[in-house]
Amino acid sequence: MFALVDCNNFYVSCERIFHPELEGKAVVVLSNNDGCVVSRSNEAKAWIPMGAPAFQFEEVFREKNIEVFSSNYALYGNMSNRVMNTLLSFTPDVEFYSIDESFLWFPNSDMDFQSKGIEIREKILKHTTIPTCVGFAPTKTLSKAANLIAKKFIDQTQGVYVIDSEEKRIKALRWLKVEDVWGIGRQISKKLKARNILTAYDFTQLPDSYLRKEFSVVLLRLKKELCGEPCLGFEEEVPRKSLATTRTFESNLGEWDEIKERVSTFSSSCAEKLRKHDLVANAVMVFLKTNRHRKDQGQYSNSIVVPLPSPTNSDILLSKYATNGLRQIFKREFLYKKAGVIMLDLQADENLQLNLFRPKAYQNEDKQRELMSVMDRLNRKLGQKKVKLASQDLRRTWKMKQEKLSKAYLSNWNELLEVE
DNA sequence: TCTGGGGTCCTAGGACCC
DNA sequence: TCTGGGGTCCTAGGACCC
Repeated sequence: MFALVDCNNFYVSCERIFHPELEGKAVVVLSNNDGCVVSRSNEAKAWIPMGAPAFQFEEVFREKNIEVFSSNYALYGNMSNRVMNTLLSFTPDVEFYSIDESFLWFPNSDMDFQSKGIEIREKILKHTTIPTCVGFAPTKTLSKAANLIAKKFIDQTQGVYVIDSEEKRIKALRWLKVEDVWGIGRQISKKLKARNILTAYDFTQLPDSYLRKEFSVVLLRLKKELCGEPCLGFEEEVPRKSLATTRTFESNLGEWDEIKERVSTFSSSCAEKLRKHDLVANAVMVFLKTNRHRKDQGQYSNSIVVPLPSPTNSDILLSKYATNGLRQIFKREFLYKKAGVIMLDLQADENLQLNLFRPKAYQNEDKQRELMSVMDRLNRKLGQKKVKLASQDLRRTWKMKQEKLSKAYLSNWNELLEVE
């Protein structure tokens, strides 16, 4: 059996840890730049839709007395680790699926899963105060559905639901709307609903050949998963394939110098992440876009992949190749709202294959390595990215909008909780 | 005026090979 | 007038997830 353990309203729950007075009150957490609502307490769900642009709902926040926070990823990441560590005390087979949910794998199928689920919930609550829900089922997709049921009917289920019989499986599928199936998003549910496929059960009645022809092998697999035939296995930790730094700008940017500076900074940030994970990249992708919400302005969006002559994680080289790429897609006549740099084709630094014919930019590669490691040490010690490339904004005029940021209670000595 | 960021997987089509 | 068959690899774009 798989168990899916999912934290309830995770970011909001994290904020409540250090603001217990917000228990039972409406709370929301915003995305980067304080742009959209990305987490809502149950009380806030009545007033605020998921993904709501914050600026459109300021009045509602005020009128309904809704507490608003900027995203505090240092806090959420730390709490996520604590939750995941608690899960490891139940089984070593834990797959960390996202910041707030994990799959657990139990090979023994004649356990009392209901009690096990309650035990898991209670232990996480005791260790972290984070409320969770647990869904058990023989496939991952069904465990997702079970989790949804546990959450929707939390009073009856005590936050745990087990699909362990044909009867319960059918009952769950008849209840589950097709758009709420894990793996069916907006486009596909629209197409399905147009054909009068409304529930997960309806979906499982479609013939294999039809799914294969009209959709893809992905949906065929999904059907099998919902029918109880596992197609998705327990995943050991897989090496990651890409890594990115992308941002929406606070205002529209048109100047080459400004955008070049952003791209250089994004490259630098990617390079740092690569070194942190002992990885090197074989290619970098750069993209930029205009503001798609401004219909009155000209629209343009483009990206380019720049292959690297030899894999690297040096700020200097990555910034150089990324800005070279940018130069090829930048057009003067537009105003830009977003740009990003993506590291592609990653590999472990220790497996590095050197290039016999290294280009000029790589000639002092060894020195660059030393330089980067000194830079990382200094920045770790001094904080706040004190040492940067000259191509970056040295006066640090760029700052994310984070007007409602809570403290880094768990990762900064200067921001520890004070108790009177 | 203000609208997030970071991932994965699959497919179709083009370029290439013999 | 008639112009093959069978492959691989790469990429862009689109779908999905949290």
